[in-house]
Amino acid sequence: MNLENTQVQMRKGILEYCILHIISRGEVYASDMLDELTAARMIVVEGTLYPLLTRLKNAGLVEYKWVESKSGPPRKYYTLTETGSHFLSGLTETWEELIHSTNQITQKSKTIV
Amino acid sequence: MNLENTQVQMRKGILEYCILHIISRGEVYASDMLDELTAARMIVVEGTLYPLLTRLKNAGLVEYKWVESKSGPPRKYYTLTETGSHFLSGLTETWEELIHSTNQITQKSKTIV
DNA sequence: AATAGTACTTGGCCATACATAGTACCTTTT
DNA sequence: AAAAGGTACTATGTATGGCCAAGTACTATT
Repeated sequence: MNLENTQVQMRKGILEYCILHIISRGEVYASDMLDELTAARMIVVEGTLYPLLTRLKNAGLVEYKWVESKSGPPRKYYTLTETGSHFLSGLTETWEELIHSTNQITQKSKTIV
Repeated sequence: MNLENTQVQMRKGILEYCILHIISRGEVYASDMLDELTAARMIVVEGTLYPLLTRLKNAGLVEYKWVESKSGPPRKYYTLTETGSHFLSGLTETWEELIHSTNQITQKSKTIV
């Protein structure tokens, strides 16, 4: 049980939330997402992102279309489906509740200690 | 892939952070923790909490002493170790960074949409 | 002695993040 | 045209943690 490991655990689920958010803003492909996540200092690697996108696709939350590229193989450009949009709303609520609950616990600490 | 499942995933790691916080405020046993988590609307069940406490103990982050009860079997009262205290500091930093990263991504959405 | 309640334990299941290796396609170089 | 390098996506196996469910052990009540 080390810090690094716990950091990974903390990211679980949240990553899915962030990806859906990024896709909700318009058509993007995997490298775009990686760039944006990296810019926000959320470290993610290919081996995590691609399987996640496949899961989202299979669950009907996102869909993609192939678009040819000028500098390499074609790319999958993702968009949110209707279902995905609703799912994202639910996730947003969950996330905010989780933040609130955590704050309630951790800030209670500060007032007493 | 349903909401409930993702909620579970989001809780991962965060729960550990909350538990350490609660223990950092003074001696408590499992039921105390459950009460406090429930009060903060963070739903946790025994089968999650007890194994987590065992992991924390094995990792040397917490320690406990047996205290007899007037209404049932003896209880394990937990306290944070020196190591646990440092670990909690690290986790706090990680948590705040994670919040910050997530905000950066989700709030960017709001300004554009 | 039997019952009910409290506290803790254990084994198995599932989903996700990650590491790693691999496939496929395109462009550039020679 | 063949080779080399880069980009984009795929597939497999591992580890971890939350949860369910059943079980153990102790105490107090009836």
